[in-house]
Amino acid sequence: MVKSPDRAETGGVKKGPWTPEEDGKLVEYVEKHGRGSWQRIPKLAGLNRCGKSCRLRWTNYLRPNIRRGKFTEEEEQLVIHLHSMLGNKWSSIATKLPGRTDNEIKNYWNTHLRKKLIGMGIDPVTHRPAANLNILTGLSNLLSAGGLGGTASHLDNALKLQADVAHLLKLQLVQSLIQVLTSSYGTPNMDLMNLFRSPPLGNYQPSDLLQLSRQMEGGLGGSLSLQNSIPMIPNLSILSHYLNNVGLQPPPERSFPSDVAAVTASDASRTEEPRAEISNNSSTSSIPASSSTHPLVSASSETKNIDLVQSSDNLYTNTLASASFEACWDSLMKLDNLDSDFGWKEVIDQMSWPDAP
DNA sequence: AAATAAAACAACCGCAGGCTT
DNA sequence: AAAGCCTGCGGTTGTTTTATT
Repeated sequence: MVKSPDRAETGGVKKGPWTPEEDGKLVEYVEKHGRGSWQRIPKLAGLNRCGKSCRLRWTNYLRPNIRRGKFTEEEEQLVIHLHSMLGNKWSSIATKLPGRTDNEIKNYWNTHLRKKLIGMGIDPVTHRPAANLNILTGLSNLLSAGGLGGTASHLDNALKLQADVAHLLKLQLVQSLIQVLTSSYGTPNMDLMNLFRSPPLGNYQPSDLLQLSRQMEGGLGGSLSLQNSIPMIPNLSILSHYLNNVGLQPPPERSFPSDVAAVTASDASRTEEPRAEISNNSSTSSIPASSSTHPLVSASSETKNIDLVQSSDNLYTNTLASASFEACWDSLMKLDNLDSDFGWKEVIDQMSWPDAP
């Protein structure tokens, strides 16, 4: 590969913010002569800039039909949605947002959306609920240090451990439900969101939440299974480890309900196919088969199952075969019997909620 | 009001790959 | 086929603005 001569050019050329005069010169030249070669434009336009800088300035700020200003709620949702499928392919994302440049979208992501997702407990890279690894690390240290040998202090540790694990899983479960509510189908289902965040819910029992999740599945035409969409599974193996250590049975291995098994089986057969295509109203773009790291909850309904299960994440697919959403619930129920000090209301209160429109 | 920190924005840099000679 | 040119992309850095103390 041959290096660009840009570096040599930068000797003596101006850097930094563009002045209105420079903008004027560039606009005038491009409007009069067209773009042509960016390498020659600075000289021809009378600018002491490198061609690269001119191209960037034109592409991101000066060309016609640039849309500046705050992103709308719809644009935000679309960026999140597309990023969940494409990753940091800013130019590809930009093609779906007329008037927005890849640079602007990238900056907006890094300064706003990334933090927003983190605040919602969602990993902005994987678009999955972020596991609280600090807690798990602490639990692991506790286990290794204490050995759980049967003394009174070890028993105390074990009980505390159960409460921590239960609380962690509850938080993740609620976060996951919120994620489904807010990002799974392009636009948030705010009716459900409002229902979910309404004050009485804080007094609900876990079974009520499970019922809610089932209603959502039904309401969404059965195309979404929470055990597929909520990435709690890897944590379940961790849970099993801790349950064993504290003397409880890990979640039972059980077969999937028929609909889930069907989805899993059909998806498994598709693992060699190229990834799904994004359909966004008028245009369609292919996603390279090599795009590997974004199995996402926020995929469109047509592509969701493919994205979720087709992930090359072996841990995810392997554990999918041995655990389920309801199995996790079973474990939580066991823990809940012991976890009288930290109820669901506290979990709900601790959640960070996305703003309603 | 001044100093400092944090956030937001704009631009630069290096690399990869397509195109031309 | 190889070398050079050019463009586009994504990550990073620098600057400016805003908020906080």
